[in-house]
Amino acid sequence: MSDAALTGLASTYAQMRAPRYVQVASALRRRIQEGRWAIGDKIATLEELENEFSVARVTVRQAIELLQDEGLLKSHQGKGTFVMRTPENDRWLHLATDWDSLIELISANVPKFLEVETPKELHIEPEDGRPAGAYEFFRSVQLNDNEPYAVANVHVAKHIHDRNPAAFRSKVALAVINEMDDLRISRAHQTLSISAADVETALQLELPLNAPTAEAHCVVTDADGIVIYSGDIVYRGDKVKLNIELLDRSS
Amino acid sequence: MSDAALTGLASTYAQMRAPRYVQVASALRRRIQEGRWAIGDKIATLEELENEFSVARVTVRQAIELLQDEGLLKSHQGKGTFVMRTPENDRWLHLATDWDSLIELISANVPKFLEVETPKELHIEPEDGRPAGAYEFFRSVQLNDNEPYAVANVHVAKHIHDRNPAAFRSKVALAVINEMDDLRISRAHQTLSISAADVETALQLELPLNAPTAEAHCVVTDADGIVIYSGDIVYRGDKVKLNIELLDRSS
DNA sequence: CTCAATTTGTTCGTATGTATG
DNA sequence: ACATACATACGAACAAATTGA
Repeated sequence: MSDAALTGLASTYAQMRAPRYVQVASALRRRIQEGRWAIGDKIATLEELENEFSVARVTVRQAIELLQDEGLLKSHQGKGTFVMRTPENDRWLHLATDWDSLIELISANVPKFLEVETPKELHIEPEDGRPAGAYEFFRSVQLNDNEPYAVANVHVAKHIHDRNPAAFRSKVALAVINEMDDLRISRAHQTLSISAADVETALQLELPLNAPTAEAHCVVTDADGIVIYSGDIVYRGDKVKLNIELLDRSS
Repeated sequence: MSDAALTGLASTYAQMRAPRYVQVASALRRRIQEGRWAIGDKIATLEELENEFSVARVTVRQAIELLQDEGLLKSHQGKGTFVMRTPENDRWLHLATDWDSLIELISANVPKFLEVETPKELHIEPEDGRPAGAYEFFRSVQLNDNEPYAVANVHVAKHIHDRNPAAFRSKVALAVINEMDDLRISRAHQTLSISAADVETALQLELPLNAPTAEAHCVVTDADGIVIYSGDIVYRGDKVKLNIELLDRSS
């Protein structure tokens, strides 16, 4: 997938028009998450909210109903609306910034391979390396606790794949490659960008359409500069966190 | 695309229910971007599309109308619908993964400082360091070509700020700190996560509500382990790219 | 205890947008 | 182009529960 292809819906923010009440709900949800309204607090009144957001009373009520269904709020006639709990925020997936932690991260996972009718095309940027003669294509969903958190579209050079076809059908491709001791990897490079879930991705990751995603494009080249692996992995944005040590003189 | 499949997209994220024709437009847009339909190509017929997505003919037409307005498609009666161009994608903002490139990245920018009525609260995690006695708070918008691409909410330790208050009101705080030669920085750490624009952010970044964003939380500590800088920077998701060199044995 | 103010709950009518056939 | 159905959104009015003076 080319640089451009990673964008997904980036240029289509204009099309993200969600219903008003969903937008209001989203704003309120964030306030709860940020602690602006703590658990037990009474939130702003319907009247205040309809003024602030310039929407009708019923629309605010629809938004609050959504959050009541999520268990975040509870309204009491004559008293007000109160915060019950905060939206849980579980960014357990710490994206890797070096090879070893990447391998560690993915080795734990058992991918669920999908049937592919229309393989994605492979695009190789000149700066990434030279293409191998042929590639095998795989698509898989990564699960954690039976919850999908990423979909991977992967190309593996055929001559690498043929060394152990069975492994590539049961394990994560990068883990298989990493275990080929005689294989010299010269470079592994990853670019990360932020996008929104399209219809297909939304279904696979059980996300709403246009939910934020992280798209990683990973390229591995061998000692001769041949691209032996090219993977596009789309992660749920709400599960991902990246730690970057900018500077550390403490040691 | 069955009704059940589309309505079953509820999740912990904001419920970004989009109209059918927007969803179809999304799918088509991505196909163009991925090169499945190249410029000049005739795309699938209305009939093929209404079958594939299980929507009415008019709905497909609405989707195509959206893309015609974007200039991506052009329909000709009796001939078909053709690709005019691909959605442009400009991820010029390469997020930094080390201190020097971070400084280089931000030094070029002239922030536009905003009046702040309600400063964000400062949260310091124990592992980040110990709090200074007092902090100054700034909020600014980062512009590029008169287009806002990030908002920063920054706390600077008061004793640092007081060494050069004027500088902190005109330049990016980290750049000012970096220029204090006698100041010993022991650690600079950044965490990056993916989120969706709330009302305030959407207005400041000229984005629709719930557009994907990258949220960077950056903490700088001095030689004594005191947090002298804590910044939350929210970037437009569509402008951001992160390059990660996982492994490089090529040198 | 009563009254008034506050706040959420409910309903009506109307208009527009979305989606189907 | 038309008829139909449902979702979204508004404004306004009124009802019901709670609170405090």
